[in-house]
Amino acid sequence: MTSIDSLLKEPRLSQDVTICGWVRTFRSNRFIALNDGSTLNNLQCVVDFEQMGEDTLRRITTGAALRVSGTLVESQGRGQSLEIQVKTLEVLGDSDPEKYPIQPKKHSMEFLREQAHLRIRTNTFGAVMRVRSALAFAVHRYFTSHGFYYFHAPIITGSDAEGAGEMFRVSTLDPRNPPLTPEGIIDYKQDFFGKETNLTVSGQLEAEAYAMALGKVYTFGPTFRAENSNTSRHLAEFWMIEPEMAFYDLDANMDLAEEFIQEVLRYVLDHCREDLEFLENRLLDEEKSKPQAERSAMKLTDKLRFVTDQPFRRVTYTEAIDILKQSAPNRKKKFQYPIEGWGTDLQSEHERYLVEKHFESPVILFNYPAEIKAFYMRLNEDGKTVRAMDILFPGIGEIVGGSQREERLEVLQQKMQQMDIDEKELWWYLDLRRFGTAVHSGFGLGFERLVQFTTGMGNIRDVIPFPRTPQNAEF
RNA sequence: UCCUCCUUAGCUCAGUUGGUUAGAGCAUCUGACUGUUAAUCAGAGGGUCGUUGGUUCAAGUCCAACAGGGGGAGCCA
Repeated sequence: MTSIDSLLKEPRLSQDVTICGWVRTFRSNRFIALNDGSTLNNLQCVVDFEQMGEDTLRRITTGAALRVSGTLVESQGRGQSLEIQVKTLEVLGDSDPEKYPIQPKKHSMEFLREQAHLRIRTNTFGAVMRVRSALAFAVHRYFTSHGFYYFHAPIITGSDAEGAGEMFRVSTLDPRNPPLTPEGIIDYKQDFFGKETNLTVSGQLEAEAYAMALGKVYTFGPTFRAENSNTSRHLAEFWMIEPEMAFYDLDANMDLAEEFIQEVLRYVLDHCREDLEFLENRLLDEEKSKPQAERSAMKLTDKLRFVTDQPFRRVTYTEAIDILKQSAPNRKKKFQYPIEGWGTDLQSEHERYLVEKHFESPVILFNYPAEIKAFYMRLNEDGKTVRAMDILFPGIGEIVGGSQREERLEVLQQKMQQMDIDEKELWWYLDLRRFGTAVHSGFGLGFERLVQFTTGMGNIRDVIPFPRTPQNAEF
């Protein structure tokens, strides 16, 4: 048995081959478009309907699984270069055309989301998931070739001090009748771990420990947020890439993030040409039905090259506020949230203006006010800002959030006190500052947001195999 | 969680100022045709108009609540 991908790449003309796959369409009682998932391309299998039994012909329906053997020849028709002249054909699995939901026609993304177990058999989702796989490989390739070690952060965590959002509780207690303390609170001492535990919202704190021993490390694993977020860019379960580097300051951190993103995008541009081309045309089709004003100026692969071929714009928070203050939409009071002054977080509309209108480029914002950022970010000499950085991308907003970490024990303790974080919970995290502390930095990159940007998919639920969102954990 | 829009055949959608028998394309079935490319041609079957309640002589159409979904916002990756 051979994959269609390898047959098309190295065609062995006039030889007998065997392939297995699923029927996309069956035309004229003669032409089977067979797809095996190895590539976007179907291979046309031509059957002689006068020789083939009527019973078999009837069973060649959209969605059926087939094993086909025959001679690989140059196609006699237009539209494809190769085809198989079928000698034997076996229906491995029937597909009742009356009931099979995926038809050879356009389906809405919403409908396919409800058929997540079958949607992979469409061109769009096949392309997206192959690109996703290639991106994941490129991530590992980049880090291993740049001296990073892959380490596995725990999925179950005992600290809820990370402050990255609502968490999912992990417990083996009977939810209907939990043991109570004399005070009437749930007694987690009797729970499996003897304390309250949750699914991780970030592997960063653990990654810091590993960076302070192995030098450069990264995690790439599932992350869980129990936020009631209903947007096209949020999931309750998503995959996050978190590198952490000893002896890196914020500038080195930003350099790394930029080079990393550019290199993984270059990898898919080089290795997923057909899938990207398909996704690009899909977007162009979609845009035809939109009003002119909403159409995107750049094609998908142009957008990717735009990111890989030029440096990201780096701007401090303070500079960004000045730009926004003087911007036309702010002066004309077009912003829903006018720029009040220094110190508040930027709204989506502000980030979008900077990225899509002002700079027309990916933007790295850094040196944010300390009050709006997490406790572990390193305080600058001005005492007001921290060495934080966010990378903003057109269309999807924040794709990276990172910082240089506070390495000074006293400063960190003071910050934790201010933000009411229990030192006892994070004793081990403080130990890292007690024993051989050093400047170090890292960031988190939302993998699905990267896949979204790369494939041009509008909704994050369409770039992860089985999306988990509020009120939805089907499959 | 808030704002807003949507829910009509298996799928995508049309359905007029409320009016009597709810339509189209694709898919399916029957037949014809056979080098097709979302094949073509002829015919057929297929509907609790999201659910519940209300207004009205009359509701797919108007109102309310609920459910599901989309888009935007917040939270963030």
